[in-house]
This record gives sequence, C-alpha cells and structure tokens, in this order.
Amino acid sequence: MHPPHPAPTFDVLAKYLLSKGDFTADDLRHIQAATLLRPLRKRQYLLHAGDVDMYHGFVAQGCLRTYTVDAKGGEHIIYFAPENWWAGDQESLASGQPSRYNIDAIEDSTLLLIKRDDFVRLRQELPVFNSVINAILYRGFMASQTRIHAAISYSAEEKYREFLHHFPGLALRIPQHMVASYLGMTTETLSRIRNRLK
Amino acid sequence: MHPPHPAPTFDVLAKYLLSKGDFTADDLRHIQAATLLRPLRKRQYLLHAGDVDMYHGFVAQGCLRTYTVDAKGGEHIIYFAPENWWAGDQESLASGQPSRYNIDAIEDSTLLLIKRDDFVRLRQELPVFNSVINAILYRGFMASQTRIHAAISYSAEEKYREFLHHFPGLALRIPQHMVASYLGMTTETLSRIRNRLK
DNA sequence: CGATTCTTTGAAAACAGTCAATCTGTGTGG
DNA sequence: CCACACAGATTGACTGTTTTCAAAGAATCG
Repeated sequence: MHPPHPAPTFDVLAKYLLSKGDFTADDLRHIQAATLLRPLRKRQYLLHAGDVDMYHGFVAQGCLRTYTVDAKGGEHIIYFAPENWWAGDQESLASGQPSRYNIDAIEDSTLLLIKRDDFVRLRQELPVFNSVINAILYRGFMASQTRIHAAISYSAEEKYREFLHHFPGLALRIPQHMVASYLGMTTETLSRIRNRLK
Repeated sequence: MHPPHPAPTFDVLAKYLLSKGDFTADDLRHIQAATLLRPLRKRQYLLHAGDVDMYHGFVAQGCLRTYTVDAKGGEHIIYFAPENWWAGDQESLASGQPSRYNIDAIEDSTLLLIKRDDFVRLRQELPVFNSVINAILYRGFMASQTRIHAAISYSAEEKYREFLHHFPGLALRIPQHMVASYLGMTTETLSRIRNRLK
C-alpha cells in the first residue's frame, strides 16, 4: 500500500491556494521552489514531542493527527489533518520552543513541507500568500471556538453527531479509538453510542 | 458602584499597545481618534445573539463574558475578557453574519470600542497595529488549543486547577456558576470540588 | 430589611470510565 | 496459502464521577 504516483503532488497545493486567493503562475513557482515532498507511511512521525517543529506541512493525501500522551500513557488527539489541511505545531514554529505535541500519520500520506524560514519569507514576499495564511489561521481559530463550545456544552452522543457532521466521511477512514480520543471519551463509550444510533 | 474616573481610559489601551509593539505618538493618536468610550454596567450587553457585531471592544476595566444559551436555557461561557483583553465575536466581525454569541458585562466595566471598518482601516494604515493584532489572534488560537486539550483530557478537578492557574485571581471576582459554565460542569460539581480542595 | 442572586448540601439517577474477556478483521512470515 | 499475531471493536459487569432535583443557607444589593 504505497501512496500512488509520485508526480503531480504540488498540484494539490496549487489548486488549494488558487481556491483561496489570486496567485500568479510566478507566485506558485516561488512557493513550489520552497516545498519538499515528503511521503509518510502509516504510523511514521512528522514531529516528536520535545522536538522543535521546523516545517509547515500541507497534507496532499492521507491523514495526520496531532496529539499528546499523558502520564498514564493515554493519547489525546488535539486535531486531525486530512487532505487539504495543514499539519504542524504553530506554537513551536512561531516560538522555536520544543513542541508539546506528537504528529504522525494515520494513513499512508503525502505531504508538502515548507521550512519554517522559507514560510516566513514567502509570507513577506508574497502578500497574497500572507493574507491566505492569515485567513486560514483565522478559520482555525473559529473552528477551535466551535470545538470548545461542543466540548463544554454537549453530551458524548451530541459530540459524536457533531463530529460526523464536521468531518464527513472521516469516521469511516480512521480507527474509532482515535475519534473517541479526539472527542474526549473512551473507545467503549463511543462503541456503545454508535450502537444506540443505528 | 460606578466605574471610577472617566478620564484616562485610553491610556490603558495605549500602555497595552506599547507593551506589544513600537507605536509612535502619532500612531496612538490615530488609534485614539477611532475609539469610542463605552461604560457597561453589570449585566448590560455588548452584543446579543442574532445581531451583527459592529465593534471590536478593548476591556480597560471590568470583565465581560461571551456565551451561548441552549434550548433548555443553559448558558455556556466560551470565554472571559477581563482588563486588557478584547471582547467581540471575531467571526461575526469578519463575516458580517449574525453572531451566535451573547456578550455582556459581569462587572461594571469600561470598554474602548473601535468600529469594524475603522479597525480594518487601522490595520491597513498602521503596519505595527496589524502585526500586533495578528500576534494577539495567534495567541488566542494557541490558548484555544490549550483549552481544548484540557477539555478532552482533564477531570473536573484538574480543569478547575488549570483555570486557577490560567486566570489568577479571576475565580475570586466572578460568580462561581460562571466558572463552572466555562469549564463545562455544573455549579454543584464545582462547589464540591472546591470543598475537597481546602 | 426584604428580595434576589449565589452557594452549599443531600440523595437518587444518569452517565461515562475501568477492567477483562471475546470477537473481528488485517497483515505478516513461514 | 495458511496460521498466527496483532490492532481494533464489542460486550458485560462493576465502579466512580457527574448531573439532576430539591431544599436550605449565605451573601449582596437596592
């Protein structure tokens, strides 16, 4: 089970960017020059907790997760990054401090990496890129707000329904215990909820 | 119980801004020209759910809350804005859509309002202002992440400890049922936790 | 003070977590 | 290709935590 053909991976990012802003062919060339193709097999890491994140990763294919591991070994998934999402610890990238999070691949995946410094440079050189990235951060912020609302307001069952709605199809692709972890409940609880729902 | 002297309210914002970026006296004058002094008494609203948010509000004094009301009349506090925080629904401000949230004063408060359009203009005209605002949004995003982590990983007691740590002193100022609402638990549960802790 | 708002307490019920066993599918190496 | 190991999902019985409902006690404000 390999990621399919290696070739037109940058096209996924180009298409994504063009859907968000008016990039010229030249802009895209500059961006492409800064990207690095990185296939990641299932269970391989993009970032280990304790390391400093050096890359912004755009997921062209597959799915990654960002998570912590607590004292008892329990994993808590902060977020998922399927195709057309960005992976990386913004905090570590911005501060240069070691990350609290692990990031690894849930499925065989293909990423486009942009080095921290190149990313900063691109934002300075290309105003379109900068404003698109700002918009993305913004949407991420709004999404966090929605998730906080769900976490403090909803029952386990409502959280799961909301998840199905927010990530259509994702629940079918990824292991259930990860969905449970993302929602802040145990696998068993999620299993029983799913049972009730059908 | 009135907000004290009316006079040097803008100074609070000026001081705040100067601590975050290199503003010239002229920059500050421009910003001041766009601000509107708005005292808010306890329980008065800055924004009603269903309305479009027209103002960015800087809290010079007091404390506001942003919250939703569910079908059963339960309130869920999304966040608190004490002195030197911003209040306002970013989503509504950015999109022009009606807000899902209510924002009101928990204490008698003093706000400096900046109209939506003026805010956008200031960001365009003053690069310092723009980058400071970006940094603030950024920190807000990081804080959301931390809060999500707490919400899905911690027990009720751990959440309360974390709250005390994150908002030192705030638990003493605001009603406990609001802290409970913010943490996603009932007043009774929080009361019992506090009892255990002492 | 009287009224309202807020907090505490108790008992019962609902809910989610834990532990352990079983069941299922998938991939690997022989 | 089969057998086995392994990761993942389900189920049941039990425990523990949190909610709910109801009532009573503080504290605050006008």
